[in-house]
Amino acid sequence: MGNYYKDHDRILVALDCIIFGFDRNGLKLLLIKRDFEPEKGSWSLMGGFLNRDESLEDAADRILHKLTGLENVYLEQLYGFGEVDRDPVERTVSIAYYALINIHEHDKELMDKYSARWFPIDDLPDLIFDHNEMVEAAKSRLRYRASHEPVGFELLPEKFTMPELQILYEGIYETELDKRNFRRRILSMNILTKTDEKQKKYSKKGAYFYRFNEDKYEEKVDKGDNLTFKPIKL
Amino acid sequence: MGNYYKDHDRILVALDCIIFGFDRNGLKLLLIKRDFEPEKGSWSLMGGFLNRDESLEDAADRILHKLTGLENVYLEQLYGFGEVDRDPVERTVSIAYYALINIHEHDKELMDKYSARWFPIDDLPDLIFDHNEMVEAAKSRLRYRASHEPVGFELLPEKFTMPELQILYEGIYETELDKRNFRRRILSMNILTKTDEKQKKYSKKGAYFYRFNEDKYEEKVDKGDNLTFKPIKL
DNA sequence: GCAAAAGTGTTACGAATACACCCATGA
DNA sequence: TCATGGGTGTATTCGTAACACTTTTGC
Repeated sequence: MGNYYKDHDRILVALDCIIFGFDRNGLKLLLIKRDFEPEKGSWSLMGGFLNRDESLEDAADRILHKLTGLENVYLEQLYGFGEVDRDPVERTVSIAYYALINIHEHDKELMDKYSARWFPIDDLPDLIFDHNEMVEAAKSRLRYRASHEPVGFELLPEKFTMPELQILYEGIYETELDKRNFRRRILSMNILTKTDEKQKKYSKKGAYFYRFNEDKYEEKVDKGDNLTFKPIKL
Repeated sequence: MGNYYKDHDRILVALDCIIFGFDRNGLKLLLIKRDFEPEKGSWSLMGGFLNRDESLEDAADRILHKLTGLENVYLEQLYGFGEVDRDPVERTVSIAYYALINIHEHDKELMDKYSARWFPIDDLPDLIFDHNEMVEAAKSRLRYRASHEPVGFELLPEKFTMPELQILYEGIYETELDKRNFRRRILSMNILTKTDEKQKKYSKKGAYFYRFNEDKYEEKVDKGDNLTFKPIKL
């Protein structure tokens, strides 16, 4: 059966990236304005096609790099989208990846080149094809991740305050949290280091900066400690 | 940019199915013996290629049907595997799906046709390509599903006993459970109906048969009730 | 009457929740 | 001095875990 492989269709494999970022106002998504048909001018996820000589992972990295200039970013495969008519031009299977990046670190020039813009997660424009569905899947995956490991730190600057961290989790879970309970639970994980600097941008009193302690974190993971963070109701 | 699509590689898209079944001895996996090169004679997951005119989901259904004769089976996409050299013959991206089937219901003739066999989940042979990896991913996904919804019922006959259900969960979580706690937690979900028949195959006393109550289950899902079942340590 | 599996209840502990006031500072 | 956001502690509830004996019946 040497021709077992022969008689089958070769198909375009695309990759689309759901790119999460975070700033003081909450969780955001990076979208681009398509400059080619079909749907030229519509908002869309950043995407591209898989080359024969690269892995899915590498292709996703490449595409993310193309838009943000960033490397070594938290990137996780989300789901394969494969409805027959999802792309009106040609049959395409798209593997969606989602990324978490620090909103202040990416390349501004590339943003212009692709007419890219950050949108608040709860105020997104309508997207092309099945990209809305991809975004929903990514939001729910992010919630899942965040409730199983302290994943949100990829989205934050190196030093961050408790109020900032709380805003991030509130964005991820789309709910409000009680700050006393939030602090207690986060701090009880023992994976943060308090600095003695204060962030004074947003209040007169100022909020202490914390730093994610990767050593402690690895240690806990090795020990099999529970680092989950389930959402708390207000 | 009308040729945006033109200059890209078309690639073989495969689907591989991780098929879980269950009997009194625990959780099992359905594997086939490849009758074509490469790796003829090795154990493998059931797979096939995506046709241009079918969705990923439809293709996975088709391939599962081909081996088991079953339709309307619980089938969920798992992950896209896309290392460049994962298939030595030609560049192939494989989307893995996992299925839960009732071990007593499938077509025996087809089993012979494909030299298929059930293997206990904790005693699997070495598989071709990246199929071992796929199985590991499926096991962990199954654990996740089982801890979020009462998914295991797809694997059981219509009527089943508490000891059987417990064996199933023990297989999924690869751990032993305390039967008192197990019964209490399962029954407190209120989605089972006790019959007055008894299964007397495995003990003199006999164990009551239960039935999964889909109406009650739907009702609870609609109400947003918590139906999670986290593993309990012994 | 005994072996083998089915069935049952109570207590103890720890995690999650609810909740309200003081602190530091710049304007 | 006051307005604004940052920071803290306690009591209660509820879910989870630990644990051992009785019941049924075929042989």
